[in-house]
Amino acid sequence: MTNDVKEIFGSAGAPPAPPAPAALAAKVRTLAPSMTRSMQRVAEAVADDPAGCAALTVTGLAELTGTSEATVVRTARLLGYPGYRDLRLALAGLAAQQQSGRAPAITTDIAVDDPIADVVAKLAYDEQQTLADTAAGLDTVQLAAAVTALAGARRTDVYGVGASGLVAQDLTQKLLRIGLMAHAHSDPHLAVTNAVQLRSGDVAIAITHSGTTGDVIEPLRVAFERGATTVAVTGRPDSPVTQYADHVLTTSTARESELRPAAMSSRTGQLLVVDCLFVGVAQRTYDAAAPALSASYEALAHRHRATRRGP
Amino acid sequence: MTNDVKEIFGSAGAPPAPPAPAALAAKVRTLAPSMTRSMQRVAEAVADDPAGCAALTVTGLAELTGTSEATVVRTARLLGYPGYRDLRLALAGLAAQQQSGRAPAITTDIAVDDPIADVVAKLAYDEQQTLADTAAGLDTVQLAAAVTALAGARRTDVYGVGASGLVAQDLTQKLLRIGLMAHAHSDPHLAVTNAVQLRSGDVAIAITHSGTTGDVIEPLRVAFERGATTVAVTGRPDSPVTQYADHVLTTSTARESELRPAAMSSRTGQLLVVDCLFVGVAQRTYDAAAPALSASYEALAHRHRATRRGP
DNA sequence: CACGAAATGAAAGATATTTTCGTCGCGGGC
DNA sequence: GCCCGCGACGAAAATATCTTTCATTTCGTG
Repeated sequence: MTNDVKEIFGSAGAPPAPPAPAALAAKVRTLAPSMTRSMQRVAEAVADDPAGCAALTVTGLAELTGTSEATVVRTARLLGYPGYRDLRLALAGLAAQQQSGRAPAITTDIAVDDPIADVVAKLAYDEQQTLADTAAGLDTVQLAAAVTALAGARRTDVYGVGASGLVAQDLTQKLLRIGLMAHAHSDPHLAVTNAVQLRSGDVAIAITHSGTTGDVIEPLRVAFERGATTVAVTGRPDSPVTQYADHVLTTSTARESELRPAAMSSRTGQLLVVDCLFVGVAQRTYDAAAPALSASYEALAHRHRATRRGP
Repeated sequence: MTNDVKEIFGSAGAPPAPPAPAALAAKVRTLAPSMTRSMQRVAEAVADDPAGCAALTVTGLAELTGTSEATVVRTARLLGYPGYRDLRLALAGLAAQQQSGRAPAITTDIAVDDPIADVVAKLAYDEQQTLADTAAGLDTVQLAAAVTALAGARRTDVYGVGASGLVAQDLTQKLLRIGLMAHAHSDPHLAVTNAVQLRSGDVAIAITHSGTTGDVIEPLRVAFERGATTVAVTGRPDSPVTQYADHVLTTSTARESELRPAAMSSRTGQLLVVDCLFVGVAQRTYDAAAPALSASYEALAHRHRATRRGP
């Protein structure tokens, strides 16, 4: 909330008014009548194109408006700033605000002829949205239960194929780093074969966006029947995979389209869930995890070339 | 391209990159590791309190940070501005944005005893931040160039090990779906062996957060020397990997800590870049990509069970 | 422990901003 | 019609600010 009223009062009267933040255009209009011709030209230019004027020096603005430096400074003073330098700063701020203000045009879908910059903005926005939705929709009770099971598991198997297979591997990599026995399976046959080995106290995690991927459901079913604790990470809490899941972790389903396949948006949510699982387990097993984390970090150090500088 | 890292900054490093508008905090974090101690102090002060620093002259900021004017100017240059004056302008803009926008949310680190709900919230927030920063800091010119190269490539190799290896696979999966010849390499030896086969018109992409992973740099160097178009996706635009990269795509570096390893935050940014590459290529090759996309979707349909409820 | 490269700050040099001061144009009074 | 005073206005000096140069210090290395 700005102190608009006070600003207008102060500026019209005495100098004690603090510099205007964003209500500059209004101020120009308010004060224009009391300005001389040259000053009006300057004020107009400033109100007209804040961004452009912010890029100009006092001399540049003087030339642009066909006046002199002194006039520019006088105008800045009249607008309530100590000098042109500060007006320019405010101008830059105003420009930035205007710029960011006209950004919400990214609700549209990605089109074939979108410029690359729009693609970046839209993708980033969408993934942010997916994260927010997933975080909001995540059942922390289920999550906590899954974490507890993982932290005490003798062994953990993770199933995922296609894009979800990478998420499964990501989780596995992380769990291994903190000393858990985890394995990712993307081969359906091997997954089932291994699932048979699971028993009570073990954990099986299935990752599938649709919740209908047979290759992932099968091993989870086997694990479930062998008495393992089963977890499903899926975008469809009512899908078949949940039949065999003790704990269901739901990921958000973002808009998808031709140029934005399901694999893309679902992956973001899945990874957030996976990260939560990892951090949760790391917390529970902190005494064991902390040394393991630094140990795995150290082990990699020699594979990195020397950087120019650094701590 | 020269093999002297310093040249990357000296030659065409600064001019082609437009000064950051609001992506300043991200830029600071990205470049901070490559800064000297004094410059880091300046950068920290700037990122810490944009509004406050915008009010300071170069001398003031030098005194505040206990350094000299020269160092302040050097830092401004490193951040991509012609001089301190312009940095200050951008700072004012950033301050205005922050003020008008939401309050800069408290970014406490994840603690061992955080309840699980906090973990979810913090992780989600952090990853959202990483996305925003990466999107803001991404050089769309470089991105477009990389897309063009990919769209016309005879063959594409992607290198990545560890967590970045999964990102490499993600990209490969996507590119394959739209009919490109792409392959991900996580075995350093095989990667080099294959890189030898590359030639002009081919594309090689290295994915490494630190930019110092020898296992990834080597194949990229070979590809570079064989005349292939090389792309580096890294969080450190001044790192060794960029020596052999025709196009550098920078991902944002988020804060990391014991419970939040680098692999976690870097992955989010890398995936955004990968998604952008994919969509960009899909746009360019739309006529070929569209049928390929639906074809691969159809091919998977039979592997999904009927859903219990719903369509 | 000396060497050289990189980092740093003091001060000179270049720009930008602010102030000073004189000119000019415009009404109004003589 | 001519003179006078008032204020706008700009040229240029004065000042503040920014940039560059260069000598010194620091740090890693052989």
